[in-house]
Amino acid sequence: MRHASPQPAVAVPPIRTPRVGRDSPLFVGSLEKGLRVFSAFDDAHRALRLTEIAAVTGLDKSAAQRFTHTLHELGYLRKDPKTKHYRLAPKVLELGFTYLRTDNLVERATPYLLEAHKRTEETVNLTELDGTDIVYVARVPSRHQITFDVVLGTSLPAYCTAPGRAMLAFMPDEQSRSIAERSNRIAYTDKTITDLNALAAVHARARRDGYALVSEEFSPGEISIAAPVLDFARQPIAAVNMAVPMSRWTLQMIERKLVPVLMETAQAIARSEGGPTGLPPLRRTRLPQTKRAR
Amino acid sequence: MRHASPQPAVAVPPIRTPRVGRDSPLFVGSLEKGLRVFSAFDDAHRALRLTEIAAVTGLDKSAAQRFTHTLHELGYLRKDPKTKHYRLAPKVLELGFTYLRTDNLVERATPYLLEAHKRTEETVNLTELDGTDIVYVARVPSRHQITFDVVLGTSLPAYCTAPGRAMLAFMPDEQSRSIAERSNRIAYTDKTITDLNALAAVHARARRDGYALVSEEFSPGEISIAAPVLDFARQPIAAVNMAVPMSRWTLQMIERKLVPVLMETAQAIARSEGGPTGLPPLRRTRLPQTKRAR
DNA sequence: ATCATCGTATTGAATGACAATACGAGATAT
DNA sequence: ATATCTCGTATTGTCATTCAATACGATGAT
Repeated sequence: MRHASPQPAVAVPPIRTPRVGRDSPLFVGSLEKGLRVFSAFDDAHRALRLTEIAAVTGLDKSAAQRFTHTLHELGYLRKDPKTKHYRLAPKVLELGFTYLRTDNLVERATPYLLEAHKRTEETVNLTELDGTDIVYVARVPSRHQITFDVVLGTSLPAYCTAPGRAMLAFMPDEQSRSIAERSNRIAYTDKTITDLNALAAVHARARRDGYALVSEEFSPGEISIAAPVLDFARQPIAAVNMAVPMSRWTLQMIERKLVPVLMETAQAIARSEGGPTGLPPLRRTRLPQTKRAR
Repeated sequence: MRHASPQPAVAVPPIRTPRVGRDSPLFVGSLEKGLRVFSAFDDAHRALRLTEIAAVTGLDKSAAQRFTHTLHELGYLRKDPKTKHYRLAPKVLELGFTYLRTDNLVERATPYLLEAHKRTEETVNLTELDGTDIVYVARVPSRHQITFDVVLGTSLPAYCTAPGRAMLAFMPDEQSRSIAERSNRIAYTDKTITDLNALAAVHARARRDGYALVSEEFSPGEISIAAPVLDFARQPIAAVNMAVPMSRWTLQMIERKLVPVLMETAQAIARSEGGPTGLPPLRRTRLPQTKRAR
């Protein structure tokens, strides 16, 4: 609201604004709006015209024009000169994949995930927590699945997925409860647990067992198991996960054949930890204060 | 240069600036600077402090502070409260992987890549062109390689890699020459071709053969072959690629066993094209002009 | 043929980004 | 133990940059 409505004659006492987070003078709104353009694209909206981007992002036409122009200029957007459609350019891959390359956990975990895959012939995933969601950060696909799905980078709700539950179970109650509360607890299937107390109960169970088992709470016909990767302070930093179809696996088979591998893998990854917080050896080089900008 | 030096007394005739591209009033510098922060992170710099980010990105301390604050607030950066180190957050994966999900080519090509992998037992890649670079957008890894490397999203120079050469060979001479000229033509090995005319010659050869073969021009001991995926106008839009170690393969074996599969795959992908430009069926829904912003 | 909506370009205005600065904490050197 | 340095954080006045309204021509639907 740039051109605001005229101020009322009576001086409105200035509300004590927090001046933190998004209201901080440090927050650059232009960056946020520009990044919002990326999120306008998804499976259903692969090619968007200017007006569509404006509508989806909630920006007005002018703003959408400026941000698409900028992203196009930087090579993050392609533009069909004929149809005027914007699409994401391959360059955005750089953004996502540098994460995988800079995440020590992925690096350390990969050999163990491969080992687990060899022993079980099933898909093995590594997930991390991002707010109330889990994110798949590594995956060794099974040969059973013919489709070469791109699940890496996918976010799923933590409260109703095995990896999420494994991590929530092993963190302080207040913290897991907070995440559960903030989650948009939809009943994806009729087995989905959405009640906070019921969730606390299954967390306790998972904590006792050392792993979480989630049966058909997110996708029907699928059983998913996960074990947390704990850091030196016994805080969950990730989860190892295997999801199998009920057509090929029974609960008993899973417990006998899969769970031991799962838990060994998670523990092996945890033991491979480098420093206390998993941080790499740091270069403590003093740098000259830069004066120039732009 | 925000606080510019005082204007000289004599009126300097305003230079007729282009007012296009980055100089356009439509270009939002804040967005560009914010994105520059992402590029500060790579394999060698996984955790960065504020000052380091400032130094790497060329921003001053204040700017770095504002952009890191913003990205942190948006969830794209993690911050270690102790060491004050910033790292990329899993959320950046969303950015990269939506590309893979919105790229029709990847979707269409995947089954053919899998088929090619089955027939050869070797790694099969799909790459696209991004400026003077090729970018790996899909990959079916061989079982030979134990390391589960994350090559997806990786950029390599087009001029000295098989996929790049396959694409350059099949585009108009002027265009491929322009790309070659703009490329930073380093001799990665002593076999690397960097001369423009020599490159034109190998392009002609590849055009005649229907595929490109590059032997040890980028990495020693490796032979890489690639065939272009042509669109309806016979313009290259991607390349199918297989790279094999010389320890296991000879030129003759490659030509007999790999090349036929390679070319069939590339052609099959090309034939699977949907629309003329590969664009999906579009929804031509009129949208109400949005007035609000922010 | 008429109308609607699109994308593009321009421009004056003022706000939000900017950069300098100040301060306290922590680390290092003396 | 003290001084010194660099770091990260917070604040503030200033103005350049972003902003949003608007105008125009092209395109396509009715």
